[in-house]
Amino acid sequence: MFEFTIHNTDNYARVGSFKTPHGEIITPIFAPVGTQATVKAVTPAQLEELSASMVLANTYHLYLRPGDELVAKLGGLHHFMQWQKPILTDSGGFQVFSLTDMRKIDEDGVTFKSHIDGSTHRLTPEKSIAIQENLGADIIMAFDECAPPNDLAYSKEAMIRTHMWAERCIKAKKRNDQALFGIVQGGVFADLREESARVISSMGFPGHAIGGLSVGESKKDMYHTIEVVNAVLPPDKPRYLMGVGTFEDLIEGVWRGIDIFDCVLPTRLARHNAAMTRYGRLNVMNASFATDEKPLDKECQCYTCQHFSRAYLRHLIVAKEMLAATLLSIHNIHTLIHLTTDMRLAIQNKTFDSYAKEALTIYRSKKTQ
RNA sequence: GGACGGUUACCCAAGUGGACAACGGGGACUGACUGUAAAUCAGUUGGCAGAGGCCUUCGGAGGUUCGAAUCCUUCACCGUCCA
Repeated sequence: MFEFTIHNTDNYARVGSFKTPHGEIITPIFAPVGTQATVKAVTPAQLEELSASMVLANTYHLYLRPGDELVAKLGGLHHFMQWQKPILTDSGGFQVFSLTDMRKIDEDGVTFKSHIDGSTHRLTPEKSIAIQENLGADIIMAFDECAPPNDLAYSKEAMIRTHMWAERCIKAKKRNDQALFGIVQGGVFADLREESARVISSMGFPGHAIGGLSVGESKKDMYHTIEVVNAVLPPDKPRYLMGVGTFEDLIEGVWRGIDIFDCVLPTRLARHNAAMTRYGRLNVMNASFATDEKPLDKECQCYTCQHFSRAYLRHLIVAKEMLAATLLSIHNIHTLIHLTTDMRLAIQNKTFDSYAKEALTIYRSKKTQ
């Protein structure tokens, strides 16, 4: 269990597999995010049809509502949300960043004011692990502190706390049917990132994550940070780039040796009326699509593109019909998952370099059909 | 035939002498979104320069005034009531 096997490599890019109690995941993988035990606007059946092989859920949100103990009583997260493939839960560390106005950090943990009703809640490494054990995901994450990326002093503090908390997470962990991943922090600062990668990878985690990226830093800083961290992280464990996301970032990430991605982007953009495609983003609400009979992407094999025109999708959006969010989510998730399968093929064929260059050129040209 | 009330930008609707190119809402248009407080948020919506600026607008015409969407006259249309 939780063995990572590398099947192919092409420079830094790799194809691997990781065994979990709910099946094997093949990497590179993109995992859609279902914070509240649902990938918004998409049914589990639709996710299956999209060949999604793992989804995320969130510790903080499910602890507040409906409560992790209730989920445990109801048979665990897989049964509760009717998803029988692997699940990864985030630890609540991201909420330290995203709910910054409603929490106080100390050395021991974080005190949150609930965004739902204002009540006070305490999250510590031990508590985060206990919640994640109640939820019962296949992969659980160390409780970390995701910090703003460009503040050196703060990044260092947050990194040190993250390391202390990582140790405590390991000690707190009781179940052995869940893989606990450690998280590297350190902002955009190469020396911090190197140190963090060294410390975290010395703790014996079965997988490692890079946190604190795609939170406002430049692309250049993000890509460079990935290189710095991956140079230190052991190659025989899966590498998870948390919260990434865009078509090009997936390519850039795999190129640098990333195996696992997750992101809210495909589902959020869908609800915000945008389509992610090989050739850039389409704001489907644009007036120019009103009479456009073409699919979002003529080469796309997803359900949405196989059946519906841009004009119809735009109509659904303008009429505020909720099917718009579903059809666009299906397309966007398909785009990213299909990209990962393409990248796997290219790695197996040892053509990843040229594949990546061509895909990025098409993407950055933003030439729609 | 008479008495009131009304006519404001794409729509609804505020504004009753100067701070009005005109509140607000809808609609329309455009952009943003990366481990989800996000079916959200931001900008534009008379024309032209596109910062201060200039020009044309508040049913039509005429008038009062230094100055009018706002006051007066008249015409047109809509509504309610009385014959």
